[in-house]
Amino acid sequence: MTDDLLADRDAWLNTNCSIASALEVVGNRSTLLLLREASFGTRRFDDFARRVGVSEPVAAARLRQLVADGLLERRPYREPGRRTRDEYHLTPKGAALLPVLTALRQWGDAWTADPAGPSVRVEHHDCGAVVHARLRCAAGHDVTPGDIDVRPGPGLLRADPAVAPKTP
Amino acid sequence: MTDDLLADRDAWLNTNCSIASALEVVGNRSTLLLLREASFGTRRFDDFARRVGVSEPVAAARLRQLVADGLLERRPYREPGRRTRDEYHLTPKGAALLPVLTALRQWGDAWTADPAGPSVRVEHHDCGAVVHARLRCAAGHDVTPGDIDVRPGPGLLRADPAVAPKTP
DNA sequence: CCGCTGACTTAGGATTACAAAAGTCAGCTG
DNA sequence: CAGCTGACTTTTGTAATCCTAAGTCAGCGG
Repeated sequence: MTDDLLADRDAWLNTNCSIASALEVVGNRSTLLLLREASFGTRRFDDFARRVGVSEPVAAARLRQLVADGLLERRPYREPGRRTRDEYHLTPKGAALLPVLTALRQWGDAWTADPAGPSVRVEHHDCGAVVHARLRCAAGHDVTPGDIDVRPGPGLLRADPAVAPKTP
Repeated sequence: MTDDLLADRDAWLNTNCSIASALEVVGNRSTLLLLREASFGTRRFDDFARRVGVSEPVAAARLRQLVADGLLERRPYREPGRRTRDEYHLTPKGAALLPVLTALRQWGDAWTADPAGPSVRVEHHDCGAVVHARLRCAAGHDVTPGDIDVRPGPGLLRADPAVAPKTP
């Protein structure tokens, strides 16, 4: 898919990789599963722990980190006859991970074949059709994995500054 | 985004979640970074280790697991005057993760703000426009994170079999 | 057949992730 | 103001993950 473009790939420093920095935040199993639950509408501590299948200490630590990272926010709520508590809501930053979760689910459905079919169906609210993550270019074309070129971007740090892409 | 639909979310067993099973395969940092490199065209052992920034034992273990899981395959190659060796190529199953990597990169670009901008630009080969991961429904509509309904799917295992979705 | 090289493996140790079980704590109810 | 409850925290212990440093090993070139 990409060959000679990457001949000097070693000159690109990986310290500035967006995938790596995204994985700093969501790069472990329980974090992504907690976000799955949040996107499904789960909001309370013990629901998160039980539905994700994780112990309470882990749920507490991960939720705290997700709040610190700005993917979830705590909001007070009050059930009648109960004390005030906080629930966890997705922020825009957290909701923006939905394409990642969707792409993962789609891949799991397609390749980790469970003969019974997917256990969850995500629908477009307006029309009821199934939602997928798709690759598309800014010109509006559908893109397949083989149709891609990778090039240095503006934020690239190069081992050799002389050949860095123009930064006006 | 989804409320009453999920009132009985606890009746859904999570043992059959596609996201969880996808994360069994790619749910750690180094695996996804190795796949990033593979999608950028890296094929040789020490290039993987160096570019991902991971030690040799870890690279060996992860690459072996990726081959066992069918995301990479080994192919013999021979440089003139050198012995035959194997390189690692993406299989269709591995290449199918490109939407996941793209969605992650896009999120990292948008939210883990590096003021210099993204370090990599992924272009559509045919037209040069930037490639994004987008949510779209089967009817062709663009979908935003707020436009989504989650429903039980055909493969759902329920705590109460009486209310399981029809499985003909 | 000796040495070089790329691709690993082995050994040892640090760090992180996780579970189970028990304890804490705030504040509403009675 | 005692008890209950949801939401944690603490403790203890195990397993996974990762690092560095030092081997091993196959086979081609000399």
